[in-house]
Amino acid sequence: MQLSSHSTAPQTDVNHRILEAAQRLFARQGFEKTTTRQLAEAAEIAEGTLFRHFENKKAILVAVVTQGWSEMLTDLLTHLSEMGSYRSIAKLMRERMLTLPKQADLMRVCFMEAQFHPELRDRIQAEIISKMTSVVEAFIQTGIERGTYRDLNPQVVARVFLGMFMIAGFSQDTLMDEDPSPGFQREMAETLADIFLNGILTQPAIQKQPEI
Amino acid sequence: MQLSSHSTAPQTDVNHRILEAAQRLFARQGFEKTTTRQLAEAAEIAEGTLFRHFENKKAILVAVVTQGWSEMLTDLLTHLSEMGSYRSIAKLMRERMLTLPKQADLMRVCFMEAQFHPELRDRIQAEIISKMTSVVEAFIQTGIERGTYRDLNPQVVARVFLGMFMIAGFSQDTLMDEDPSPGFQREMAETLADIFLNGILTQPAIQKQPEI
Amino acid sequence: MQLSSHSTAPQTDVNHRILEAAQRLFARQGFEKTTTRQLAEAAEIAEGTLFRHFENKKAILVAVVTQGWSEMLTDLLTHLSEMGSYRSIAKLMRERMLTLPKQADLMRVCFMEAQFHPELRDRIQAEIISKMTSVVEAFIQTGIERGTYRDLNPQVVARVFLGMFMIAGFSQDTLMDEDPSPGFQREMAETLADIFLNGILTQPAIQKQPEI
Amino acid sequence: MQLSSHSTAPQTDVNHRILEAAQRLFARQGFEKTTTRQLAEAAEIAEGTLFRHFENKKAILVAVVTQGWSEMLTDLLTHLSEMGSYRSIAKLMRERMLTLPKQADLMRVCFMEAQFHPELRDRIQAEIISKMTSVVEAFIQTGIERGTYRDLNPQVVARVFLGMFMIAGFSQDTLMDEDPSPGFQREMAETLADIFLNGILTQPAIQKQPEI
DNA sequence: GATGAATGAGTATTCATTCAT
DNA sequence: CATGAATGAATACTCATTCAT
Repeated sequence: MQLSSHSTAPQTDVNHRILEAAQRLFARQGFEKTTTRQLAEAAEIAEGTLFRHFENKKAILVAVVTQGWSEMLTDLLTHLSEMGSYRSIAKLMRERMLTLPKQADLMRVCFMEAQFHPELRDRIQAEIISKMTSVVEAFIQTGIERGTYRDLNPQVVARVFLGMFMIAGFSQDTLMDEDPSPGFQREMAETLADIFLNGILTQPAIQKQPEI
Repeated sequence: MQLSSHSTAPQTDVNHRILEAAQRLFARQGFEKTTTRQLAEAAEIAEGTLFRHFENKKAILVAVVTQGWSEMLTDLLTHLSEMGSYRSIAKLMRERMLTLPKQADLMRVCFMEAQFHPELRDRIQAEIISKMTSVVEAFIQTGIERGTYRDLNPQVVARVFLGMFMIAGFSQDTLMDEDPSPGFQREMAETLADIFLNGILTQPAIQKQPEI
Repeated sequence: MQLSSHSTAPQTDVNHRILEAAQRLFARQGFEKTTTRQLAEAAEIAEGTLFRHFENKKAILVAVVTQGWSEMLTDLLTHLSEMGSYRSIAKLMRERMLTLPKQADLMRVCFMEAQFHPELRDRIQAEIISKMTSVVEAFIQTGIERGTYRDLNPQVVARVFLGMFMIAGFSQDTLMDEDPSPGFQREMAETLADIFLNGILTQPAIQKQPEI
Repeated sequence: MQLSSHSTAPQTDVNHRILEAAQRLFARQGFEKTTTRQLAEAAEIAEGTLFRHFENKKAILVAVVTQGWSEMLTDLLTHLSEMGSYRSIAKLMRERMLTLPKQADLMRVCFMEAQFHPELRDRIQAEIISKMTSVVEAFIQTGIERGTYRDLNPQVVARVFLGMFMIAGFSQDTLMDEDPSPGFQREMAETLADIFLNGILTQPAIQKQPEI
């Protein structure tokens, strides 16, 4: 590990620095308005070096986005598989939503640019969204079969579930009038989860946050 | 009408053609990637003419977005005020969501670009979002007071309500794996409305679409 | 006169207003940086009207400049012919230099733009400068013959004489460090005239301003 | 020299080529009418390269002008300090004026553009003109104290002195009717110097060019 | 492999000029 | 004749990409 780092680490390191810089800058200013010069400066490398690591600017975008989604996918799967009760899905949502701001940057990049870069969108949909939805779909399906969830189309519910995270993500900067205080942010996440859970349960848990 | 169009029509007409072209192009390719040359071609005018009608490229964006949102706001207020029962809010959502694709272009433009143009975001939030949320908020508040809706924070619920439209809007091109068939689209809208309604009602209407 | 003014006066009036505006604007901002829109606004006419009175923008420049020089030429000739003593040439210079600021705008336009518009320069030189120099030349020549002026080449002295006005004209905005107070301005004009006179007289009038 | 040029020369070289091209083109066509494309072509570089070396087109102007004036200032100071007799100032003028055509381009650029670019004018006045005038002023002052020069305001005389160079510079293309033969040019310089000297001396040296 | 100077196609914007009204 | 909306060529400047060192 330490020995091999001589040759591989710098490689990986530079790559990593580029992606980190890119995620930050793309989120802040959008893909088009971020220049390769800025990217290079932020990653503390020369402008030309960018093109030794990525074929072109768009390749950096693709890398940033797919990498980020992969993390989200893994994260979601891990937590979903660890979940005991089907009624605790609200808890999962609440937690994920509150850790979301870290990834909100990425989501924004993703939704923004996916619109305009077909190959990026296709890739995200093929590699990530479809996997996510099918995992969530299976989860919902089981809940329905057990009689915990109402008899809705699991495909659709899965998408609504994922959509909820979008709301949470975007609500910060677009849906809010200026002041997204942490308290309000938290309440938003909780209510969102609560409405969703009550919306799909056969025997609603009326009160907010009924389970830990 | 036809006679008086002599003097006023050209002005208005060109303005209108520019905005229409802009909405289409911005939605398709984003603001940055849309060139003024394309804009002019699409509006069938000379490039220079753009700048007789709008000071800037960005002024076109602002015009497109605020005009579009205004229409949405009016539309929402009209339908909300016409609504008889508080349980029919799902119906409103379904209908609005299905007529949404027409305005989906606009929404996309809006959410995309608002991120990067503070003055645009401020304007949207001040003129539109805050009005929308406060109207919806009042509506929810009344529902809660009448005991129809659960005792949730109306501010938050209003935002969730508006967020639902976002999901519907974006689900088409981002959340879907390729095939947003009209049938699926419709089911998405219905389920979204259904989950939301059941999520907030005190006495859930369990079955989907219980009222026309 | 009054009757005919119906048709001719407006013509002349508009023409005059254009030239006045042009002189002011060209002097202030230069020819290139003055737009036809500004010209039209300043003359209080429509932009298109400019081109009914002048074939193009440069024609306005040519008109401004030749008209202005003509006035200067006339002015110079009048005063030169009225001059009694050859020793009072300094008086002429002083007076002309002090009334110069009015025409400084024009001079600036002239010297600036003549550089870059050969046809303008040729015209000025043919119609104005050569006339001016030959008139002054004759005057100097006579002074020399009478023994009042030193035996210098009258051609050259004439040009030096005219050049002195340039110094006076430009000294205001270019040769001065910020503060061309009227007092200093006046002293400049007087000293300039004084040095010139003493420089060409056979029997110098040593003291400054020896004659009224 | 040849070896070390590897790393430093290109930088300096390109910069130098740009300034040289700029001086030539600005003088010939003026600042506004010179396009960056022309500038690049004349300097034999790509248009974009201009902007790696200068922030703006105007920055090129400023560089051209200040560099040129600095050379003139140095030149003047050198010769002034080397001067033995106060009566030989005419000699200095004659010499400087005849080597002037080389710098006439620059002077023209300078006087033209200083009119319209306040920051340029301020810079020239602060860094160059005021230094020049104060040096010349001191020289004149001494001449007056020694009784060689007449008792005139040294500040003003200094400006007249510098203005004389302007006449010489501009006389070539503006004050002359077409034919500035070298002979005439030389006579102009000599007469100018002669008139100035006789104009300020207490005991005039009547004949032209009385000292070497 | 890393660098960063050079590139030149591409951008938003301006403006003299035209021409239908 | 006057108007001013429309024009489109031309402009300064940007930036992803290349390549000699």
